[in-house]
Amino acid sequence: MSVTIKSVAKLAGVSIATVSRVQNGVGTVAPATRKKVLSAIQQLNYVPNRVGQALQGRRHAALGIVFPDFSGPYYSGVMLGFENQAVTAGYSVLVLATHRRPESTRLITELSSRVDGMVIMDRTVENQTISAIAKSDLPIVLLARPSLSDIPSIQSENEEAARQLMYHLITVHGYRKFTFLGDPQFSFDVTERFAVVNKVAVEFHLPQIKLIPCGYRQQDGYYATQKLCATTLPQCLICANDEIAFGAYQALREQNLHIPSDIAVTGWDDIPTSDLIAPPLTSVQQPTQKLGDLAAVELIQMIENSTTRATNILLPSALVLRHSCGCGE
Amino acid sequence: MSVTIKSVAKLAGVSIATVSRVQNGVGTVAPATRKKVLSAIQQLNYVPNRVGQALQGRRHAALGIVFPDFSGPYYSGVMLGFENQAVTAGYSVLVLATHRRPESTRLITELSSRVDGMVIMDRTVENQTISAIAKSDLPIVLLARPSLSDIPSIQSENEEAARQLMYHLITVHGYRKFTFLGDPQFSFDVTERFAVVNKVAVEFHLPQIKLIPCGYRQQDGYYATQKLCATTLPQCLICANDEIAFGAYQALREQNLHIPSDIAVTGWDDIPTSDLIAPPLTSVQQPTQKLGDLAAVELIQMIENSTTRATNILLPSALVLRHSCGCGE
DNA sequence: CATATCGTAGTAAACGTTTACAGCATATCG
DNA sequence: CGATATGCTGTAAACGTTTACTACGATATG
Repeated sequence: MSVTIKSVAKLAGVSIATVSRVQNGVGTVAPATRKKVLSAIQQLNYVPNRVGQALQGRRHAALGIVFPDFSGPYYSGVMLGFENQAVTAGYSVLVLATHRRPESTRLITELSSRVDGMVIMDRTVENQTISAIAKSDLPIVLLARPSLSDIPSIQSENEEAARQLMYHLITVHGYRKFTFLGDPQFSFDVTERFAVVNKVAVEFHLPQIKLIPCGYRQQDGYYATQKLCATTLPQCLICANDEIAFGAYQALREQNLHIPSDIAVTGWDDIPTSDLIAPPLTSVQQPTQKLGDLAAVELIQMIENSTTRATNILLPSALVLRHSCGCGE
Repeated sequence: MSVTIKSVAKLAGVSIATVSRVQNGVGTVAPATRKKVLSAIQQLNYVPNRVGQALQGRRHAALGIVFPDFSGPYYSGVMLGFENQAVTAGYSVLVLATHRRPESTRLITELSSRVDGMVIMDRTVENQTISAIAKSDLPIVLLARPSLSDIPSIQSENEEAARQLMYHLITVHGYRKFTFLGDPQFSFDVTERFAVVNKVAVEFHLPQIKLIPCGYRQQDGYYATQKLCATTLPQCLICANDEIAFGAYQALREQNLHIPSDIAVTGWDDIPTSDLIAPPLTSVQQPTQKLGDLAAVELIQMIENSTTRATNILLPSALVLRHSCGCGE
């Protein structure tokens, strides 16, 4: 069987309380006893059972992170940053992807009973559920999701970047007919981006921007673009993320359409391969890893100092001009 | 405070045992009582505390997965498949990336006390540690790692694929001078690939294959290729994964070297963007998502049927010929 | 009518920890 | 030397569950 505090106590010839004291370095224990216990711990390779500790009310030493999904470089970037910070600070990581599952609420509630705090990303669950969990005093950080009452949030900047992108496309390249690929319902970020894109179009008296709702993976962009090709093409395709843009590349290439001379394409996220594809993709750089990183730091801060700083952090994005928008060719 | 089985019992006017019985649908409880309890559960929004359940020895309802690292499409593919299967079967997912940390052993041992089973990937931890955990009767599945005593393993096929790749490069394109980019020490898969590549070189009496050890991210491939460019170039660059190959593309482009006429390049993994970059990358397709998927299924099988099938699954890989090796241009 | 059986529900122990409290030596001090 | 303080360690309760066991009343059976 597994080695518990009892086995150690037995081997060392002391009570379990003494073992616990040695293990945690609290209380007073005679040097000779300490030595005996330490040797027993070493000998048996004892590691305290986290479940026991957690139940006792101390801490789970675990952080949760809730994703809407888990494909693509954006999420794995966030994950990477989060996991790294968490483990460095001594926490395990529990991950949950909701995939729009109907039982998401239950899953998240359950998750909340096995962590010391959690990060909730984007459109994974309703405000109501979040409030309920927050009310039970579990530290929560919102990621890529607008702040809710006094729960801190971390988001990347969208408005300014979307505005810059549109100004560039309109004033530098003179495009007037746009199509937007992506589903504003899918994420708060995309909602914001689409809203700003529309607003700028109105400012410039452009024709209404056509929206083709599609998922956020390469193949979704591929199919959506195929569909688009059956109609009259816009001058520029604004994709909600780089992967959709990649799918668009595929579909356009099959139609022998040249980017950007036949149609311009832009992405969002600036994932690592975006400057390697042909032509290099104009995109908006987001600090994905930094997002996860900061979320973890903020959460740990809340847990360990039990301070709610109610911060709303907005991480800057940066427009990255390459060739797919019509630049530099 | 949080709602426990006690609160429910109190509200329903019964003992906690009865609540537990209703909740789990075991034992006999009168219809009228059941109704009272169910109503109380609903009213309070009671969800059993997993920690309590776990401590009681029932189950954690959680699966662990240990990665060496967590960047790139390969790992997130595995993760995606694993998480999906796990959650569908009612398990939470705990993830740990070891990053060659020295405390990895402790972290994994600790992880093992909070899950019902775990998947251990590649070079994350020593055999000794794995054996120790397996001895405590925790179900384990090895992934991208050779089988160990009677612990089941899931790997993707390397030998046959590597042989096919080499035969193609030698007999079709006539290359004789190769350089291998990647670190065989880093992963079992890469070790195998490099070994076979060497073996084939010997069979064909080719000059010894030069190895440039490098990490597995795009930037690692970039720097390694820069270094390579300072020496005499081989005819073909075999990269341990696609991301390294992407980095090589970058570096070669900066030197104004054309792929494949100046130098051929091959990758491994066939990540989604590999047929989008210019020129499309010749690679070896691996069923990443399927790997994670199967690992979860196998693990859950072991947990729920407590059967050790000692299977060693080998998933087929497929050579994908595109232009970067010299084909089709 | 006495007894066995059965349905129902409560009591208490167990899981692995931590920690308040008590108790017992030993040392310190008057 | 007696009283008190101090250092050390053990006992037991608590955390939230599940479940073996027990108990009780009602019903069935002889």
